Amino acid sequence: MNFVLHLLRSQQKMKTKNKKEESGKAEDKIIQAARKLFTQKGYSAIKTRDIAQEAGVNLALLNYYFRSKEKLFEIIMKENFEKFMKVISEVVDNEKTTVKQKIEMLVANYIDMLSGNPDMPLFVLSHGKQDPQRMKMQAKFINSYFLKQVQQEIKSGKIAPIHPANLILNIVGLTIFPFIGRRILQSNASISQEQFADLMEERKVMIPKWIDAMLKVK
Amino acid sequence: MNFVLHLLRSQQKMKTKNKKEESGKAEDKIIQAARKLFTQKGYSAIKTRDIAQEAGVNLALLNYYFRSKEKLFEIIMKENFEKFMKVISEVVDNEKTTVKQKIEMLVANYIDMLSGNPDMPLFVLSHGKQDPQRMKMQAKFINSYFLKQVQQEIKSGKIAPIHPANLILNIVGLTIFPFIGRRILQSNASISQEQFADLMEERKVMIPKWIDAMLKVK
DNA sequence: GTCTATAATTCGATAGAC
DNA sequence: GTCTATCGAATTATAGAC
Repeated sequence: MNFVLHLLRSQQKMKTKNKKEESGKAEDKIIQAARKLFTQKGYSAIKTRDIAQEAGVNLALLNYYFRSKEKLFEIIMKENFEKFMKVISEVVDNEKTTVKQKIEMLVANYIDMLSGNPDMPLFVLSHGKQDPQRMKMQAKFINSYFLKQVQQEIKSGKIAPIHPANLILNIVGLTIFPFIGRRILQSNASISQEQFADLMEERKVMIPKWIDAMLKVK
Repeated sequence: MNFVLHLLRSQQKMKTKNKKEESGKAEDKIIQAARKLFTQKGYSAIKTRDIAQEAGVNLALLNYYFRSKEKLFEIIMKENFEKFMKVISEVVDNEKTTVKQKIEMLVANYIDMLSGNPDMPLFVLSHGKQDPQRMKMQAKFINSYFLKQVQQEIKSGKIAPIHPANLILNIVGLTIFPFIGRRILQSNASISQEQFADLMEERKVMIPKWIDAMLKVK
């Protein structure tokens, strides 16, 4: 009798597996749902039921795969922080590119990445608490070859003296602030989805030029 | 018998009242606590019990004075939005100041205001939903005398052509982004509380100069 | 692995004493 | 006006069937 039951279950499992492969496995669907919702609205505003529904799976599966809401959130938070840092680390320690080129790459890479993840900046900056993640992000800039190059250009008089923190705030602020203020900018029909995308493409070209002009100001 | 009870109650009321006057009335203490906590961590992350405890009053008093958590939150949200808009509206439609002066005032007024309310930007930008408040904020800029002046200076060739949205994003982004990224900037001991304040004072002077240089860039 | 049902806890809100 | 006590709904998490 048990053999029959087991057989039935195995068949069902196969069918289920085949069906799931069309739309991804449950574990993936949960991660995807969690990524979307947590990034959009943060930890507290999202309920585990929201995630289960968005994923199209049963509530119990969240705990089966991830033990708790908090563990699941930590995965998403880590993902987002790392995606955020990757842009910096890929650019900032390259010894073959100039200051100007690095700024161009930082701006372009961030705008490209954020165009596909527009809610990430608000998420990352809102959930900056006691995380060890951020120390890495900061260190990435502070000890970078980029800042050494900048110091050198200041000494040689090529650019005006500027506090490194102010330079970083300017580059990062000009680049990612539009995504932070995106909803306010759009929600009045004055700026549509497409217009926003066009603006960002324009800024991709202009921000490096603007920064260049700013760096001449004493 | 009822008279005695009433007398006792009145005396207790007097005592309570006197004591409360030292640290403000209950209603005020609740508002202050709600302002602090909601602005710091947003609506969902804060529980009514947190507010009651921070205010040093009983949980039931929140509903006695404000009917619900949501009503209380709306008061705080309105406060913050209006404080945010006030800076703009005080500057942007003045017909006696130049573009340059308006930018100087916007930057200085925002930095001064935010130095006392550093969590406000993240709060305002996070809770931008379906609120009618934002339409006002947007309209403030879009139909402003400031933008008319800018258009004129573009026509006269005094400044290079620029999309109004980009100009606004630049001014506002450079000014308030440091407060949004403040925790990440500070939490690594690399930038202390005082250093941050110094940086902001420096930016108060530099941002208008930077914008000025940017506006020459074609 | 996935589901149903439910336990355990938290949270917003209220009733009623004083 | 303020407090204690508690209700009812919402929410996270788990037990157990399949």
